[in-house]
Amino acid sequence: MPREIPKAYEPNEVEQRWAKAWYEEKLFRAENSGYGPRFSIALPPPNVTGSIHIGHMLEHTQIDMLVRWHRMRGQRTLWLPGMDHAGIATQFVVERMLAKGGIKRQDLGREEFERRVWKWKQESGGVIKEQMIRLGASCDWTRERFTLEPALYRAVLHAFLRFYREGLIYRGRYMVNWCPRCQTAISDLEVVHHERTGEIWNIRYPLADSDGKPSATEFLVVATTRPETMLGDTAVAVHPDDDRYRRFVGKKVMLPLMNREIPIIADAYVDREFGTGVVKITPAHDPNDFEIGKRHNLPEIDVMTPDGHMSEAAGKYAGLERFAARGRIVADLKELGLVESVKEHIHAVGTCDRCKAIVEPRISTQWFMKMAPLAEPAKQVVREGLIEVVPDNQRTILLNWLDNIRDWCISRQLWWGHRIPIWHCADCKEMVPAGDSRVEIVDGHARAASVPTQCPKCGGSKLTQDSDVLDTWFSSGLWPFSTLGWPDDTKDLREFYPTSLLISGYDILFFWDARMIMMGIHLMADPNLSSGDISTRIPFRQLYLHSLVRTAEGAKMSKTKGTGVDPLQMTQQYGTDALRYMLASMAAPGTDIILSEDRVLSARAFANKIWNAARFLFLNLEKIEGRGISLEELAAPEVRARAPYPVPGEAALAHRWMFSRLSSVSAQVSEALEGFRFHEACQTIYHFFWDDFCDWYIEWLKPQLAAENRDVAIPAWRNIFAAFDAALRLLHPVMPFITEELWHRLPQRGGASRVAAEALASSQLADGVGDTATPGPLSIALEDYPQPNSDWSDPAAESELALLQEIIVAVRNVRAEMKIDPKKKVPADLTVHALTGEEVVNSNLEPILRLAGLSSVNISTGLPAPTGAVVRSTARFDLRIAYGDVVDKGAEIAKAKKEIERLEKDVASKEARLADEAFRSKAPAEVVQSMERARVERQGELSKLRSRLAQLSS
RNA sequence: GGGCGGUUAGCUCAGCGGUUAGAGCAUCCGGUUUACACCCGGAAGGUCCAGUGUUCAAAUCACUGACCGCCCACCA
Repeated sequence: MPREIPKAYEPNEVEQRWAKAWYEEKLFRAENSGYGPRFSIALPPPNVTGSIHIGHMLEHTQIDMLVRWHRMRGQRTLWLPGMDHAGIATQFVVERMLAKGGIKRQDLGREEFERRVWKWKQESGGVIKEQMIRLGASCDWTRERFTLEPALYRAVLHAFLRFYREGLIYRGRYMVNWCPRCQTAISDLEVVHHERTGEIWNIRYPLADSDGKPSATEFLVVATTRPETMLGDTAVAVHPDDDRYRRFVGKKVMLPLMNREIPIIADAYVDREFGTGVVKITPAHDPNDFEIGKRHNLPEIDVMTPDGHMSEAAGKYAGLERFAARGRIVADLKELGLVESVKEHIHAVGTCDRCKAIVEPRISTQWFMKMAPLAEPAKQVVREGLIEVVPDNQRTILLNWLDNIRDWCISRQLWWGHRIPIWHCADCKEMVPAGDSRVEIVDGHARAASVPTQCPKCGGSKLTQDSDVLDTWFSSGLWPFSTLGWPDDTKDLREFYPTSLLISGYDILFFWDARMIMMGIHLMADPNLSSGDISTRIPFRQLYLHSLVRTAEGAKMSKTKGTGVDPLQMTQQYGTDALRYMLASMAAPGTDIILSEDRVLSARAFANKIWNAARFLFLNLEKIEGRGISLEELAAPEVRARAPYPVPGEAALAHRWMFSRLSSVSAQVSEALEGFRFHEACQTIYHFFWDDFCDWYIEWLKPQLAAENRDVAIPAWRNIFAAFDAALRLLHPVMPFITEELWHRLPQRGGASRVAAEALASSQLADGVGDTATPGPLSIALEDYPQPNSDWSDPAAESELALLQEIIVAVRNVRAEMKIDPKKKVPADLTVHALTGEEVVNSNLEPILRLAGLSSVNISTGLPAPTGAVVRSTARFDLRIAYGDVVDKGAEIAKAKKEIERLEKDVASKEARLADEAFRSKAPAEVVQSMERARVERQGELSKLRSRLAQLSS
């Protein structure tokens, strides 16, 4: 075991080494985990061509903490990783790349373009995986999946065909959201609304007389924010009960610029209060108008092209870009004197989630999925708690969305994705689905194998496959079971479905989480695969929605805006463990995270603290080894397992206290993790390690560890190693690298540890300890997580040590205030009121003197405080330290007065409460009692302080 | 237009019905105690956004308002 350890923890080398080892040894295969209850979780698949951003890191840290924790508790644990082909996002990236070379995808044709995307995927698709490995994600990489791989394509086919057969997937001509830039339909969810200040124009539509001539004097004034769509108007509408306009209904207006007569219709949709109460109706360019058009049988005139230009139907405006056309049209209307007014108008503009272009409502033929029938059982499982949603308010949001669910447009006019397995008959337009869900591999990629060759309706043989692909989220919706082998009845599916938990950001609750629930419940209702019981069909039993990482302004982190943070770079700078700790410690459920440099620095300092605690142990060990006591004797796994060891007499208290703390900290951490309170788990461990273990336990024990008396030294060493080992295990889920590294420096099964062997091999400092044989995977990640232990729990020890800590702190406080030379030891006079206090003080005199910097403690019986001393009184003890001529009497008086004031207020308020009959009768007895006790204590402190003040002032 | 979340120490955030409201960082004072200056010891710092109510008891629950942020929504 090399004892030469760097003073400051340098994470990079350590982390890379372990990340590589964990991956290469397949340490996190489910098969390497225990045989306890299973715990399974599917990774929200990142975009295959993306790279890790801080949001991923937060998500992966939280998942990894829970996965490691469950694994260490002996559960059969699977974290299944994989990537999403992210249709539109990936295609967008590749198109942008091609554009640099002046190439459009249409120039290449579908097959060649797909080939290029695959190539791009091959080249850059591994980045995320490498990064995840580097960041310590304990996934089972042997089960990695990709949404576009053959097995998952098959799952998609299977699901599609089944929904299609059941009539849940249909095709039709409806108004959809169209992105003119991506040139595809997108779903409602992919439209992001932004408030913008635009203009609203009031435009005069002249009435048409019986000859079809526009009236020069009579107009109906319509309001519009989108003048360019007026070219496609096929009516104007008023409210049927609107007296102002009743007489016009059934007449016609002359559509300006187009000189087309259009009818004036009455429809209750019109809001009489808004604008003039007259609405232009453009069925081809507005969803409401589309509905009205259907009701009144109006023609639909599409005046735009798919790429956002004006179409032939726009007459002389044909060919103009849509917003250029708007300007031209307004100008022309002004010239004709038909613009009555223009006003500023704030309205929400829909933009494409992916490319930010303004979305155009457009009529087109698309594929849809009926959602209402799927939403019902989803609501049921959420409402009944079969899927527990955390935080709870997200449950309401989810249920609300399910209540108002609308059909889902699942087809995309893209080339990168799962192609719709429907063939169209050229002769009779019949739609023929693939025969079954089998796939064949062509050119390395999967496609439907069961291709129809003859139209079952007309016998025609000219069948062409639908050119659309499916929305990426369709395959994502199958993720929890498609990745486990569905539609086959596999061992993994049986063992790990339903998964235990889904952790995702709340930003994709509707996109993904809700759809998995709906699709899972529906598709798993297969007699071969489930009992039919809905609780066995849900995709996950718990749904935890994590926070989002935001910028100081509250916006989402964004690479394009330059507000993104590269986690890999931060990792280099501070260490992965530090970054993980920082993220976890800020991850209180339900609140978003704003990164702060301070918190990373403090996390890095924490890692360093852990490192240095280990350095202390190993450096000091040499001394005891010099006396012929081996590390194996002190810290072998079987030795650690039997801790705590009794330490004779006086030295025992700190050990009893430490193990008692370990037990309660274990309980607290487990409880916190159980409730996804990562921040609480972190804080608990932090304080345990830094304050309890380092500041008190190590400091307390230093003489014991150096003792010549083997009967003291050996058990003290054994205990501290055992406690340190337990602390490492407690810390491991959040800080996997440093804990793995240090744990391997302790003796492990097989007589040695890998790090020792490896370090030996590469180190000139090797001193020849240990051998290199390591049977089986050996990692702290596969060890037991510390559990609460009733044998360790020792409230008396905790209370006694707390008393001593208070005394020591009080002395330090006095010393600091009196500005006593830190090296100078002074005598103190102490009165202890606690029951066994005196005894406790006497039997721990050495650490008290040492840690408080005292030369002696004189235990007295509460005589009046001698003059010429500084006094500190609490309910449990009075402390007096004599001063020479150094003390600032004025400051002492001021301090005493302030304290008296505070206590008086406190006592007064307590007395008032206790005098209140309502309080005494209604509050629980224990509350009243503790109030009573506190009052007495405070009262005692107060009177002591008062006499102290009198003394000082005399 | 609906819904959700936030407002607590100089900063970033915990606490969410019961003793004297906490942490990290920053600040101030003091320290080369050979594990750690990414450290050690000590201190100071808060009408818990405002108001009203519920309660024996409110930072914590309810209502109202202000400001900040997010999500959803077809009013031209």
